Amino acid sequence: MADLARLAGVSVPTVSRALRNLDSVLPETRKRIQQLADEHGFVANAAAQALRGKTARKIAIVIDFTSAGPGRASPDAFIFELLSDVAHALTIRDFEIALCAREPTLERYERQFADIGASGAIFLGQGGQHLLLQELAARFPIVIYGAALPDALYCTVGSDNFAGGEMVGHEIARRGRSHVLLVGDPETDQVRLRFEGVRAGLGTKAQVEEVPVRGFSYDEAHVAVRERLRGGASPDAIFGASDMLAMAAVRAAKESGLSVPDDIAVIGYNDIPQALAFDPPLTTVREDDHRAGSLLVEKLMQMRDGARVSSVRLGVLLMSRGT
Amino acid sequence: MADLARLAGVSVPTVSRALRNLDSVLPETRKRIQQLADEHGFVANAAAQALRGKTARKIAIVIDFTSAGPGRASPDAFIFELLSDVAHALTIRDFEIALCAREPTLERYERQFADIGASGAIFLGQGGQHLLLQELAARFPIVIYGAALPDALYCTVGSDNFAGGEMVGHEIARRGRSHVLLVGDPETDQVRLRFEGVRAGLGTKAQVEEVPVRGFSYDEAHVAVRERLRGGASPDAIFGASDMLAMAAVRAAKESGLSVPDDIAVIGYNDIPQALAFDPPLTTVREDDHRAGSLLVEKLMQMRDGARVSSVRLGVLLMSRGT
DNA sequence: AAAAGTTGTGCAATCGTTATCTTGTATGTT
DNA sequence: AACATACAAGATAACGATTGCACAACTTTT
Repeated sequence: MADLARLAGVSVPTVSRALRNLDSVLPETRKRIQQLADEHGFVANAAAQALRGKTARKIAIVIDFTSAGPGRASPDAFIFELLSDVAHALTIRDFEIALCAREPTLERYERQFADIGASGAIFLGQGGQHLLLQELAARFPIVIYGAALPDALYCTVGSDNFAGGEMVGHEIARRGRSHVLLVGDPETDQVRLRFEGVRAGLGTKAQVEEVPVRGFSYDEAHVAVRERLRGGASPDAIFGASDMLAMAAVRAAKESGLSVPDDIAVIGYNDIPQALAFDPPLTTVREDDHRAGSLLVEKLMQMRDGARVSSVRLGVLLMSRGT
Repeated sequence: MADLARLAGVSVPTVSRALRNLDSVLPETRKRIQQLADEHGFVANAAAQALRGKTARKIAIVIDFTSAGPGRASPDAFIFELLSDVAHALTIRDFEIALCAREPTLERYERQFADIGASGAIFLGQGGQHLLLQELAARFPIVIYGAALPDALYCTVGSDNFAGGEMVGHEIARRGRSHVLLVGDPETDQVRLRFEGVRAGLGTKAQVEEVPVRGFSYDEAHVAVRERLRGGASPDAIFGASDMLAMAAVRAAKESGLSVPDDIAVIGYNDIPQALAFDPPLTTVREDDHRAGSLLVEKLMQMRDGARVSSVRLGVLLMSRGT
């Protein structure tokens, strides 16, 4: 930048101001400097800018990769649908995207965001860090895709998990089924709400059993459901907290000689593209990920501008298909 | 870092040296400082390190989101598997990750990488930019997941697409089928190689038809294959250039009253998790995405260190399953 | 016992950019 | 003509870490 300043016959700060289009520089000088910068392919050093504390057009996206590693499961497929939508919404707004992993403490998050110079963060899933996020939200602009917890101080965007669960419960009841397996990680806030919804939708007569699975692991769900079916349980319906879990349940049911949906109904959640490709097409609860993605970004933008924003619960739709 | 120095009763430079494990610090002091840093969740400011040391620990990951938008298709599911692996490999090496969209020109890429201060880039797919990448590689450290093109000057990691295709060809021939539909985007380098492999594996007697589809769109493939089947073509095997395309083909075949695999065999590529969940389980070519992910990162690290690196073609495996 | 080597630590300068303060000049007011 | 006001641009001091060099405290050698 010093070279550029010499070339333009001005001081370094002036070049800095000119490149950032501040109106404290004579328009004609500004233009001259910008043109010079273009010619010489000059780009301001990002590290220095970050160090100096420039309010960057950069957003951190936090995904839980902790389960990742050799022989591990990737995050649930739906997260990637969402990532793709959020990334698109940020890109067209000319924001940089920093992909971050889940951190264990408040300090680590703060430090990391400061480090990379992000001016906001989008969490794709609470990852069971509700309390931590409560505190973080007070100090840094964040929006979270996930469950709308009643005491949340942070802004969430997500489907109405309880209502979605309720629809599933009604559907199962409507089909005259009454012995239900709930497959998923009960420690995940969204999943817990969905389960509660299903119970509420079913009413009190139904018999409900949970099949706990860590995270959204297809393999684990597959094994767990198979064991449960072999273990004498004879449910006539299964709810998978995500489509992948539901697919695992279908597989386990078929291996146990059950026919889907005649002997046993299976319903998933999210309506990922593969749900329709499944055979028979998976009955599932559709979430509008496109809308969720752009809303997450929109909310964060408002927050950056200092506005107070409220959480959004998006409507859901039961797609009754083949299972 | 100043706080830490005060806490440890040493100077700032000593803390810096201790955290980087330099042996110029008394091992016992070093340990004490590291422990203190851990307790307080201290992480050195990356921007400052980059500024002083000129070695930014930041890598750009380029994904083609251009097709993204309302009512659009996301990138192929396999790309996300890969992203997850690459992100994991970078995170454990303590690198920052910047997610970037595909750009149309060389200058735009250079500008963007300089802008965000990345010290290398990983492309998840060539995206048909072979020539552009040739030039870019000469000026900036990049590795590419994709096809190993014979004249490539850049470093690629990917499956042996031709060999994978050949296996598919052999399998189809082994099953006594001879009229094959090739579904996929022939302008994608990897897909082109797979198609060539299939033709080679089939031999000259077989009748082969291409069903061109832009990108990896499930819907487009579904419609295209259905139209083709209705249009009088009566193939007895279909190769989908990705698992999602194969699933679309299965759907189309069933809708046309064909039974899979008796009337028509369907084979995919990638072995995404959903392939096994599919019913019947999808016959497909397995790529080792975990290994590809860590190799991509490894190669880039070597390149950053100034080493010359060669491309890698990973072996593939035909998973003959239900289709 | 003095000189020479080792070793661990502190000091000060540095990376490139930007916020703040200051200076100088042109413009407008009385 | 004298003074206040606006405005553009320069000077300076951070931001948080790293690095060469100097220095002190010990060991070892002669």
